Amino acid sequence: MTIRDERKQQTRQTLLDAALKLMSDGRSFVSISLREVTREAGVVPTAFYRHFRDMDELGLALVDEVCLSLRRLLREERLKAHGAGHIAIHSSVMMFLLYVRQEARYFDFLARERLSGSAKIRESIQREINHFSSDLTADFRMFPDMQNLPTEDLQMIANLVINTAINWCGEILSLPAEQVRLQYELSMRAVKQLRLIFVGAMHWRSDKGELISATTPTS
Amino acid sequence: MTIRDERKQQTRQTLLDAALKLMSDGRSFVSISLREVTREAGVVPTAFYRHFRDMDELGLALVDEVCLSLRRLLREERLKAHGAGHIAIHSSVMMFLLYVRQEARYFDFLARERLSGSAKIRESIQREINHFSSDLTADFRMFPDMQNLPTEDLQMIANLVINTAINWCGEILSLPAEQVRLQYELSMRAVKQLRLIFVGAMHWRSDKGELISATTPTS
DNA sequence: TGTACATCAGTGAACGCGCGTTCACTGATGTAC
DNA sequence: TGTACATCAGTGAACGCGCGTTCACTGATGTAC
Repeated sequence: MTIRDERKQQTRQTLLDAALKLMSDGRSFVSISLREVTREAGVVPTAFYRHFRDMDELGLALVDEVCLSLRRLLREERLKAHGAGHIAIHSSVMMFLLYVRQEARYFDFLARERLSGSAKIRESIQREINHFSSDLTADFRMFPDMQNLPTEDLQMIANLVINTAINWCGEILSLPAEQVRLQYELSMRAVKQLRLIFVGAMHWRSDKGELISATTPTS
Repeated sequence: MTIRDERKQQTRQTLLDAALKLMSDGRSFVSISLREVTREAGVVPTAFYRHFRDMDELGLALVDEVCLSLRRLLREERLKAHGAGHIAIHSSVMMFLLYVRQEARYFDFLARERLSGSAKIRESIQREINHFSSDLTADFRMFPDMQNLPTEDLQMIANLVINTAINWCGEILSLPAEQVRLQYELSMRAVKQLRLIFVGAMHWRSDKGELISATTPTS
């Protein structure tokens, strides 16, 4: 790695950070121009092309960067859970939401571009989410209450958990930073939601009845 | 209502439809220009200003239009459920997802702009979602198994159900129209997810334990 | 009912602006001897 | 180690383009008498 290579990597990182910064007050990636990014990064517009073919390529690089750090975090948590032999729902959810707020720019980007980015970016994010989903499905095999369920059901539950977590991200990031009270309430609600899903999973049988009756209690 | 007013309303609707059409192949609202909309609608750019102050105002009008039709659908379903005294989960979910695919442009818009639109549009959509959430919370009071839960928990469950439904929308709309098999599988998974949530709700107690043990069954 | 004027939805030309991209360039860093 | 050339990250001028918005306009529809 020569000095020149190092400096090039620095500039590249500056461009990525500049794009995230421009998005941090609610703008979507597609609304940000190449010239804005270079202006924010302090280089001339044409320097952009030394690093990325176009804005789409920068977007994909952002997905990679953001997901890399997220994968690292989740792997650590998973190892912790395997070691302890259980999932501490409360602390896991709190840790996750704290991390989300700490890396708000990253999650803002993911949550926003997951549905509204270019086709390539959407696919790239969806691929990462599917990966997380597979990992979680595998983790479920640890739980005696769940390990006898068909894989299809485990996947269904993993999908529910991950989508729910993504929704927390969207909601907590839309709260103003100073509204600590609201953030706390949302966190408490998130803990309850995950607990409720696990309660459902513990009592889940594939042949569950169809109706939620309003007149005859089923419990 | 004069002839002139009628024609004006027609043009206004043409503009709204043009915007939705331009978004129907995955583009986000913010990436669509005023001139594109008028071009698609077959009027001159300056005619736009007879109907909307700017694109943001058109976006808010789209939210209103889309949510109005959705509210109508959900009200009918709610009356049906009240009449029958129960929620038929399977048919409710299938009906909902069929409607989502039928009105794909509308839901594409909502799902995409919910997180990535301008601040005003995001707030407007969130307000509608909160409204749906309140309605659902009220509906839960019908169920004997749930009516003794604190309001806070009912809200937590309603939030979970609605966010989950929103995720179905995002996922089913990202499937190609000809992939009927995948759409069916997603629908089946959706039915299971809603059932699982209700199973969790039936067994829900506010003082649920903390750990999902990997070694000691809790059921 | 017929006429004379008012309204106003839509037109068409024009503007200044930021955009993405091209090109030839500069000068610090890297490399071969 | 010192020198002479090669590389290439970043520069700066220039381009054509679509954009949002302004303005004065036209002519069909509405209204008052």
